[in-house]
Amino acid sequence: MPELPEVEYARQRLTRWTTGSALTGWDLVDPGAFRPKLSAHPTPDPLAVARLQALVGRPSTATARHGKRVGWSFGGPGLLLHLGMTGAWVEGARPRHARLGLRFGDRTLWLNDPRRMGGVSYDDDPSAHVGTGLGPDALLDGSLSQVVPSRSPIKVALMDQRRLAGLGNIHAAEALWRAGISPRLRACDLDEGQRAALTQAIRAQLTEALKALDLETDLRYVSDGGDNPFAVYGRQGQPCPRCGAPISRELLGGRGTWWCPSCQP
DNA sequence: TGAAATGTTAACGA
DNA sequence: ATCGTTAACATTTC
Repeated sequence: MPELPEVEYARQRLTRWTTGSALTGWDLVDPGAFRPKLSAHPTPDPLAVARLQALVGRPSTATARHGKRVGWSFGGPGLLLHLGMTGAWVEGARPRHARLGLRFGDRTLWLNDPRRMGGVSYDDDPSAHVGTGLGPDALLDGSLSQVVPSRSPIKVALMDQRRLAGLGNIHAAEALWRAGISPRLRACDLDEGQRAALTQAIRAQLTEALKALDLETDLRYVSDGGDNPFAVYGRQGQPCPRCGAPISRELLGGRGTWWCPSCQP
């Protein structure tokens, strides 16, 4: 679910809820949520209890985000967080799919994650390591320098977190629609004008999506709240908002891909 | 019932 | 080394 905007929103909420407060307890409901490394699979970390206990009593001091990953520092050491496909951090009563609870006095933050692909790992310096192995952050940097040499379809290259960190299936498709570029075009075949248009489109897409996630609301995902808010994502057969031609769908890199064949030739 | 789902990674074959 | 595909992970929803 979460792409860069949702992760940034989660980071801001965690920061607001906890900065300056000491961790006072924890509840590892699902051991698979605490992993030795921030891998995609729920492999339990045998040291989880010791790691969590070592953070108890330490204050939450800083958070940092790079792509879809968050580093959370407790005066030096701390955690790396990933929301996977369905994760969200919520405050208050224990939610239905609680995987990990972190208590700060009378307030408990929960990782709620039905599909269990999200998780956390211990790190001795999360602020320094949050970007390890990732390409430039799509919002804070936005450089396509590692994307454009790829011979893969542009959408696949945009979603490769080692080339550019933060875009997922939705916002990659939406940014390409904004830029008028076919998701099938090989990244290395983009011309100068297309690169510039895409850079701008990514910035606009992410900025607007983030704006939709008001910190006072409890949306958690851009798509929460009913109607599909996107131009092409999930709209096979419906008219393109720009030119009226029907939206197409096909698999690209194993993922559902929607685009307008008329204005993204 | 089957398919698909906003993420990541490993394993193959070309 | 790189690219494409397929599968796997786990669960819910349409």
